[in-house]
Amino acid sequence: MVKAQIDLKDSILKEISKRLGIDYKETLKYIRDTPDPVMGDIALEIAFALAKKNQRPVSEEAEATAKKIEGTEYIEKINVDSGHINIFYDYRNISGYLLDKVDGEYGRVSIGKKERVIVEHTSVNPNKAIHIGHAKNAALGDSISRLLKFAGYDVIVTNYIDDTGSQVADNIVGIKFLGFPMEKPGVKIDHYIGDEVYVEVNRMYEEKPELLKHREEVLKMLEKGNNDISSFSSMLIKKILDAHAETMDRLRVKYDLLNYESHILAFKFWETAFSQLKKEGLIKLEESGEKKGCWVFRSKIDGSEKIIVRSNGTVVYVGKDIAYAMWKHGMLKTDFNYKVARHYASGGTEWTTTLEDGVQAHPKFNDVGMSVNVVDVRQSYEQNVVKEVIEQLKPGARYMHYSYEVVALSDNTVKALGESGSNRRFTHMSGRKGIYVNVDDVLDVLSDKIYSSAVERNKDRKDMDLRKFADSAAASTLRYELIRSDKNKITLFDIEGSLNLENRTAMYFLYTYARANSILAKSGLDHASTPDYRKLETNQYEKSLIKDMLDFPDVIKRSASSLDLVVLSNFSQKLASDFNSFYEHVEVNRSEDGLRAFRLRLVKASLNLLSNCMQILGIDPFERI
RNA sequence: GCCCCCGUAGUUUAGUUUGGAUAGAACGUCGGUUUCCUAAACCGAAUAUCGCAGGUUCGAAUCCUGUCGGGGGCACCA
Repeated sequence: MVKAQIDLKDSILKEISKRLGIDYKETLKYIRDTPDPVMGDIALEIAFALAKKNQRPVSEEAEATAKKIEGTEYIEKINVDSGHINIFYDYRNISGYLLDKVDGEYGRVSIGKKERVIVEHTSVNPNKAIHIGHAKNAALGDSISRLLKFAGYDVIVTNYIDDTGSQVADNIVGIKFLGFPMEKPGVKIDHYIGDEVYVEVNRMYEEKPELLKHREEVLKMLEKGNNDISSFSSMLIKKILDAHAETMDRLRVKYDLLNYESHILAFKFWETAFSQLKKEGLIKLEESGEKKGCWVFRSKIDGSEKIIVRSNGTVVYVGKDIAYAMWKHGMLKTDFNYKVARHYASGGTEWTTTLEDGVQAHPKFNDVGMSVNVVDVRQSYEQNVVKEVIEQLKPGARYMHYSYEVVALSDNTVKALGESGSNRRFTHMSGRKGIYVNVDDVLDVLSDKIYSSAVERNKDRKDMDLRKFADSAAASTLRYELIRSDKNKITLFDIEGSLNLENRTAMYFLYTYARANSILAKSGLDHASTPDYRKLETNQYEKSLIKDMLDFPDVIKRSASSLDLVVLSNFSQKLASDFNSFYEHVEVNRSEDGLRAFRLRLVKASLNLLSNCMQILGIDPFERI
């Protein structure tokens, strides 16, 4: 049963556009927020354009327009101020209509129209621990998939796992030839392998280049398969992937399907794709010149050429990516087998591709209209090639490269890692050089700090599981830090700065949520009585919150249609800030009866709204903190 | 050489899609608020030639042209 979508602001603006006799979309272009709530709630900036068109003074056009929309329901009055048409909401009516409707479903819009979408993210190579750069990828991907679900898409979340082995070659050299033990007691295996073995082996290569012969030998053995080295590799990869899963569980990131690269090879995705690409004429065999003997894709956009199959007949990486993308978009005439990987304690099932027979009754994972591929900006070139091939093969398909800038380390942080630092603003991370920050370590430090403060605050409460809260809040804090800014800007990670838990952090939301909840808890739960909205006088703090509620459905629409989380995080920040101001300035439980009933409803609605925002941003709310 | 991204207070940044009123925050600095629903909160002060130069416009951080600075990408690597 689909509930009717509640979008009161949308209805008000539609009525305005009707009265003006102007197309709705056109009207929206002229709607702005006012610089100051004293001036009005929203502004209609249409008089300037009309004045030009009709050759009349701006003030006359503004007055005439204001007349037309006077008396619209939910609008109290209209002020014309030097050409700006400022509209004041009728907060009594709006409160009466809206407050009880702001629940956990409020803001869900149906722009997705149940369309199936694949969001792919994380995709960490199993040769090291998960660092904060990977966490940005996962945090963005997970929040985008939550957002798209909220906006009415049918979302499948996949994690591509490169288990083919070559990236672990250096670690195998370390363990099999250079005497490193397989594991180190008390150290998580992905940390040990990435922080010690991988870094040390690469340092040794530099000192003694002759050691590189071991690497070649390992790579050869891996390619041949069915030997000691290759089975050791599989075992090592499995252990590291399990360790990765632990870290992603801490971040509360979930997947619907794990896609293994080795299975893409085993199910011959590329071979299938190759014959289809040839048949469609999308790639051509070069008969002469430098690229003689290669199969090449020529871009229709800029005329550039990309080799897909080498002259020796082997496929380049992008080729496998194309085959895989064809599978996602339902164009590949073959499929994986699937089986259940695990059931999440918090609900939901994680599936995995498999070489076994698998189960027939699996959900449909591919054949989507849109795929969102969360991959950092450095791979734009390859991603654009894949996009162009897919969109030529299947007109209307949307292959989206969800590109983002990487996480880099501040100079202080680099020095804290024992490196010399630089004179630059930041340093890019490097697994090889050991310049990176692991997610588990950040979460440990954050959790401890949050825990000790929570213990301080709750001395009288021995019944609360504060460690559980601290772990969850630590994950929320890291996630929010990584997604709250423009994804196209480099995230500068500073170890000191990350420990700040005030203001623009996840803790701000958690604290706000707990405060709001506390009001309700202490209200004696008698906020069921209905206030008399007609007599209501709302103050500026109450108005701000109600206005946020009016704005929310549009925030979701804008955020989801542009895949822009900053729109949502800015809104959420404002909402929390508005609530905190309200909290400081307005008594709820002590106010007189009618007012109290209204304010309790306002608090309840604000709490629901905040909760909806937090869920998408990846911040689990707690009633007490 | 070609292509992409970024440039807004000391720092981190919002606003650029769709030009509109005094460029909005936060950290840091200075000052204030706890007999009151959780002070990781709230309130106030100071701090910005919106990289630079032209142009379009009644109006430009936003659009156009040029230019400078920073980062990344341009493999028969994965």
